[in-house]
Formats: sequence, structure tokens, C-alpha cells
Amino acid sequence: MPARERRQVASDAGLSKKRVVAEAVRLADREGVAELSMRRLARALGAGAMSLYYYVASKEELLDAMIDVVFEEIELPPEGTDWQSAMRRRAISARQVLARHPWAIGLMESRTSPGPANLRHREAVTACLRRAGFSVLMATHANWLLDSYVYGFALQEAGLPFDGADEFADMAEDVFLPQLPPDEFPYLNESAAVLAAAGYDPAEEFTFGLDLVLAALEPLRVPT
Amino acid sequence: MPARERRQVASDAGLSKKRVVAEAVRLADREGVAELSMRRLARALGAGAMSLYYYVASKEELLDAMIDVVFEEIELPPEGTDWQSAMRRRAISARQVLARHPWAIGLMESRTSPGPANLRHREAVTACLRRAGFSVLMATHANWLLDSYVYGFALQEAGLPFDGADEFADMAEDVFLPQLPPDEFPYLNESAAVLAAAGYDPAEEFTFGLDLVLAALEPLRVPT
DNA sequence: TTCGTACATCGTACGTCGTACGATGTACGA
DNA sequence: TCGTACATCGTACGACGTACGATGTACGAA
Repeated sequence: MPARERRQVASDAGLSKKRVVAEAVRLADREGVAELSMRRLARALGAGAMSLYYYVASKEELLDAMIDVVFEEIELPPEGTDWQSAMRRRAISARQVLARHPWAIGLMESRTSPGPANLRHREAVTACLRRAGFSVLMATHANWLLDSYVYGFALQEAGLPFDGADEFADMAEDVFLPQLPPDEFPYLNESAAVLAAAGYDPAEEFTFGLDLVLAALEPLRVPT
Repeated sequence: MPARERRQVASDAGLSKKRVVAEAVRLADREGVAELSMRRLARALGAGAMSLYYYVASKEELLDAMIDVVFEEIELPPEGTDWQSAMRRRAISARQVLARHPWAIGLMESRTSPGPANLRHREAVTACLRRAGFSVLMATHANWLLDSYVYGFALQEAGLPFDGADEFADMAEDVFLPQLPPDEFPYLNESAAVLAAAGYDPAEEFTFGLDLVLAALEPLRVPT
């Protein structure tokens, strides 16, 4: 009921767009985006459901803002190093962030207009590539390729029901192998068996493809 | 009301799981997956809402089945050619199919267990790579890399508000450039201007990255 | 011919959702 | 002192997924 002292930034108790969006992200991380409803979010904030609409025009706008928060968490490519190291860092950061907020990947499909953090990120990446000697066209190619890899990897990773080598080995032996008839899926059986025996860790998969892509992009630039 | 003659395959008029799922895919393609409700789907089939539950245990199961229909549409890597041509064809097919059903990308994030068509696809791809001389580990790397690229590209493409070079040029000049302050986003401005002037077609972007990736994978195999 | 049973269909109802609308209280400048 | 802008929220509406149970049809067995 009370209007509290006005501030640009969120006060510790009062609501604000920042606080609403941040709590929404926390809720989605914890319970999945399907469980995120305006009523639940309001309850988590100790407010009435309709109070949220003072800070957010609609649930769609809330989801847009949540995605932009995720982009804010991704490290920009650092300046002052070679382009490969810079792009490597930002890709690894992006993958970490998207693993923390897997729902973000699913939301991206339906959202067309990028938020401010997204734009800032694209600008920084493009700047890094252009300064490294990529032409506008080649920088565009590199951008598409790198982003596709990062997003696609995160999408696949989000669907994995295990983390780490141990869980993978357990799942492979207890779930995959028994469910895959060897005569119908001989190669998948072979893969599951060999990988589990070798202590394969899917978490290390990311850097392999990333480094391959970075190396493949190197000849496309004209060093200045 | 009437029970109609029993058949394994869907008769022309009666309901069946196949028909329900197919109509759901059509509805999602046309209106977006957010507009897909059990009631709307039933109406489109000329049935009552609850009738669908005779063929589908829940909406979740329906969504799973829809995704598997999408995987069925993707061409398997053809046998009898070199591995690069085979993987190239199936990647291009996958990208086409996912562009036709963009909602599928968004659904994948929340779904962990692959359907039968998905499994058949993975088996065929793994077989192709193994027969081309990739070790189990290298085939796994290649699989992850290629799938990440394809899915990630489709995800980004789904978010694009334009198709083809003309629409891109229009958007770049009418929307992007006016919305991006040149002092804050100099490189994005440069890119938009140069690409629009050069008649850049985002539809051709896919094969560039794909061929780069395929070439980068080539040295990883041990030809037999 | 009768009748039980399995198949297929659907109406109703419940709890939840997003949110339009308008009421209410507070703080502050005039 | 009072109007106005800010901030909060209760109520209500239509749509959602689906549990439950009723209903009708076809067909094999008696």
C-alpha cells in the first residue's frame, strides 16, 4: 500500500523492474520457465500479482527482459589479446551462462528483437573481429558460425539428463545400452560402450569444437 | 460417437495418433506453438477436446511426438558417397526442416529423451562417420560440432524477422540503422550498411559455416 | 438373439493462467 | 489544504490442461 521513497535504483525492500526480473530469473532457474507464472513470481516477491504490471507491461516483456539479463551475464570479448583468445573466453562464458539458465535458449526462438545487452554484446564481438583483420563479410560469417555453435551446443547440453563423466557412464550403462537394441543401433551401442569405458566427459566436449572452429576461421582474416 | 472399423493405419475420416500429431504440427507451423491448445487442435480436427486424450496421454506427450515428426522429415545421410557430401546433405535438409518448423527448436530445450526418429537419425549419422574412418571419440566430436552448428543456426534463423536479401536490405536501412546510434554501435552500423549495399543474403550464410566445419573435420579421420 | 465387454468419443467441472479494469492509499508540490 | 502522480492490489473474465465419468457403438460369446 505505501508508496516508498523514490529512487532510481531499487531500494532494499521496494519493488522495481530490476528486482522483478531478477526474481523471475531465479525462479526460472530453480523450477523451469514453465513453472514461472505471474502469481508465483508475485508471491515470491511478497506482492500481489497485479503489482508486477506496474513494472512490466506483460509477461512477454518480462521474458524479453529475462533474456537480456542473461546476455548481461556473458563476458564481453576482452580487449588487448589476440582475437582467438578473446573469442574463446566469451564463448566459454556464454556456454557457462546458458548452462546456468537453460530456459533462455528455449525462449530465444520466439523472440525477434534483441535487447540492449544483446546489442552491446554483438557490437563488442563484431569490433573484436574487425580489429583482428576480418572484413565485414568475413566477420559476419565468423559471428554466425561462432554463435550458432555456442547456442546449438547449449541447446543440446540443456537436453542432457546428466552432468559429468560419472553420471554419463552410469546413464550409458543403466539406461542407454539396455534401451537400444544392438541389432537396430549397433553404432550407438558401440559409442555408448566405448565412451563410458574411456571415462568420456561431455563437459569437455565444448572446447574441442570451439578450438576447431577458431582455427578454421584464422585463415579468413587479413592481419593488419 | 460411432466406433469405426478398426485399422492399424488411420482411416481417412477417423482420428488416430498420427492424424492428431500431424494436425498439431500444421497448427504450430501456421500459428506458432503458443497458439496450440488442446481445444483448438480438437476443433481443427472436428472433435471434442477430450477425445484427443484417447490418442495422447498429455500435451507433453503430444509435443514429444511433434518433435519426432520433425526428425522424421530430416533426410538421413545418404550412403554411397563420401562422408562430406553425405553430412552436407543431411545438414542442409535439417536446416530446411527446422526453418519449416521453427517451434521445434524451442521445444528441444525442455525435452530430454529422444524419440525413435531422433535415435534412428543419430544412428545413421554415427554410422556414416565411423565408416568414413572416424574413431568413436572423433565421431562423437564431429557429431556434437555438426549438430550444434545446425541447431544453433536454426535457432538464430528463427529469430530473424526477414527472409532473403531484399527483405534484409529493407530492414537494415529502415529499422536497424535508424535504431542503432552510430557512436554507440559503430561496427554494427558499418556491418548493416556494407551488407545491405552488397546484397547480402542471410539464407546463403548456412553453407559457408557448414563447409568450413566439414573441412576442419576432415583431418580428424583415418581413411580406411 | 441377447448381452457383456472393449473401443472411441465427449460434456462437465476444477484449478490455474494472463491480464483488463478500477479502487485505494500514500507522498508531495502548489 | 488539496489535487495529482505514484504504487499497490482485489476482482473478474475467458482460456487453458485435464480428471472423471457418462455415453454410444461394434462384436464375440452364449
